[in-house]
Amino acid sequence: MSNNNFKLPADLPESREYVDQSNFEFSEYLTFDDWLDEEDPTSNASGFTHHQNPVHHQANEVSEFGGSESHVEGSSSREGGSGRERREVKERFAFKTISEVEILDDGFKWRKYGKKMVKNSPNPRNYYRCSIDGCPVKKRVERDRDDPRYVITTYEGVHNHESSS
DNA sequence: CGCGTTTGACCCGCGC
DNA sequence: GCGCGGGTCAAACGCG
Repeated sequence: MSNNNFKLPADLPESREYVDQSNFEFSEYLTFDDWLDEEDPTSNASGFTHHQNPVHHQANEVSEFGGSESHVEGSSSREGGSGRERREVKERFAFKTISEVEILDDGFKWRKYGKKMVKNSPNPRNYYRCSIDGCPVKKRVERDRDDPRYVITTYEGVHNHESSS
């Protein structure tokens, strides 16, 4: 790992310049809503028209939505089994980039906590989490089914600590 | 020795 | 009510 020369900033989307000057051929940001339309109900067969929306356009504008709803979770104690903590998503940000590796080092330490295969796609989805204690930040990396050379990185939450790098 | 990674199983939410 | 999908956690192993 870490054999990549990519250097992404903490959570500032404006840092796209970093990516741009990197080995990437092209980089762009897109919101969840944009590529969310490709979601299929149940039956994906029947000629899926996924991605009818050309995300290749210059979607440089970053829109961090989500709303800061810091809902207090009343996790009194560790109930064994039922009653898992229900946490609301604070911020979600995803951007697509062309890169050989999907592990882009943004200056933070990420620990892989799961891998899942995406249906309708031979590409697996990797789930990463911040190794820093108290960091609720999660990262999801997935390859574009349309263009395997494209890597979609989705960041969820905000860092609780200062970027170490 | 520490921790990051890996794979499988389990759980939850929702759809039908 | 059950099934499907997606997501998460856990244990073990390997590597640094």
